[in-house]
Amino acid sequence: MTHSNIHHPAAEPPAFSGAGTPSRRELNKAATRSSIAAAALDLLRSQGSGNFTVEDIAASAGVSRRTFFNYFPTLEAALASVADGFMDHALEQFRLRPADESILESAQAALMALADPMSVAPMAELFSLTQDNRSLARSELEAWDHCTEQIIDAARTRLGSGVSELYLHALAGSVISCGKAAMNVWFAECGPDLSPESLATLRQHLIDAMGLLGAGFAPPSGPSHHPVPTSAATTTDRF
Amino acid sequence: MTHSNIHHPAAEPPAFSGAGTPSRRELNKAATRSSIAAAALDLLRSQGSGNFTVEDIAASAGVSRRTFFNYFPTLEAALASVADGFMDHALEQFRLRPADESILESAQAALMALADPMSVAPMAELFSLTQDNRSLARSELEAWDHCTEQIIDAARTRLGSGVSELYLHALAGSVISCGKAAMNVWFAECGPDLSPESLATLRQHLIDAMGLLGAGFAPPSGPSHHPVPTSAATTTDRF
DNA sequence: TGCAAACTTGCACTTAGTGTAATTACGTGA
DNA sequence: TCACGTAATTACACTAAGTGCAAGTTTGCA
Repeated sequence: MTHSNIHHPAAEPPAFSGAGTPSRRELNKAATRSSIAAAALDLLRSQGSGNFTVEDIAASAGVSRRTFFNYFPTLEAALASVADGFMDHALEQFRLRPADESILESAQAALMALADPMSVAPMAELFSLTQDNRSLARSELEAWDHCTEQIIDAARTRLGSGVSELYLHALAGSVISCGKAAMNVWFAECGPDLSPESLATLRQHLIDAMGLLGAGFAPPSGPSHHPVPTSAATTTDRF
Repeated sequence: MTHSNIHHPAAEPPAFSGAGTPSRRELNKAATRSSIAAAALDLLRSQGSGNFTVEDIAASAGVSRRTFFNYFPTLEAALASVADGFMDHALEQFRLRPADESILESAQAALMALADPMSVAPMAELFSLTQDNRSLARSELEAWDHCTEQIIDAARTRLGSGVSELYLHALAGSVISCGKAAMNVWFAECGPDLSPESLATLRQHLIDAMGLLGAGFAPPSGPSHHPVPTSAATTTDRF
């Protein structure tokens, strides 16, 4: 998500945070930012959601309360930055796909790249830690929504401006919904388990969900629960 | 959404708020509740989002600040109750559909029922008033999400517990996404305009979105902008 | 080295949200 | 219609979120 409304610190000069010149100042800011986020995540782990304050985070990150708010608009935002990283990564993958590929295929490929331990781990943890907290869940929804918008933009660019906005919005929204569905179902089944088998399940769910979408959710003839353990056959054909 | 965690007022005795005995007390509560919501909406209209406080709402509704919080957990929730009403209505329509109809068809029919002035008006207004406000937008996302969950439940009931959870989640999520897409695009095109033509556009968008979904978003061969004004032909076939 | 801009901090202030206990209004049974 | 119990409203006090402002400190650059 990369919250663009940092107050004092986010100066205008470097404006584009592209890979130009990561000046000393920018490095410091990035370090501070991630140390705050890390502190927040630590506290979430150790205290449980809702049992610590912004002041705690700031103290634990070695900055003042005020500085915390210079970097993140809310406590949730600090935690959401984890999810943001996850989704930014996915978006990046998406944009890297060849332009002549179908959106659905690109999306599947992009989501696929996320089903490796390094990427999902923080997200999965956030998921589990977040479950019982209302406003954290909200932030997560926001992250998905932001992601949808990015996909709309990317798809519009790719398909040219001739496509209807409705098509773009509906498609992007559905794709994201399916990604979300896959993750939710996966998490419900496997919890925070990151074993290879668990990740294989996640991957399979992502594939299946995109398959369903590409097939217009035809008949509920789908696998009657987990696909029979002989997985990996139920899928990719079509679209 | 029908927030179920009202603090003091929501007593246990009547428990099920079904159409049993709307006792005097319950009527009073309902009245208070909606007068608070109305006051909130009025202030949103007159002051613009972010320019009034809970205290203002309470004063304007003739209750104490504390009573406000007895009815709604946050300021946003008071406004969201409008969206909740809208969506509850949609859900109700959905559940009324014959059980042997496809989910997509039911969803379309249910959404259809909302494209009449009485139902959309408040929602459309909320939409326009809400546009620039971060936390109100969040509440709206939450409302959609809640709606998704309801659809999952309804669909699970309808399709029997044999269907995979992934199917249910992906389908429900996509349906809602398409509904959301239709409303967003409609609003972007027509603003808070509630004229018959505008509503016809909304209806058409809902139909089109569901059509796209049922067709697996086949090729971007869709209408290249508003469907040519000879609308109402681009659609419903398929699924 | 020295200066300007960027970053951090402390402080003061408004508002959100919650617990609690006192007060008032309502519904019921006699 | 009166009194009694319960549900709803309110006042009050308190914690924590979030923001503006005016210092201070650090960093980049000449």
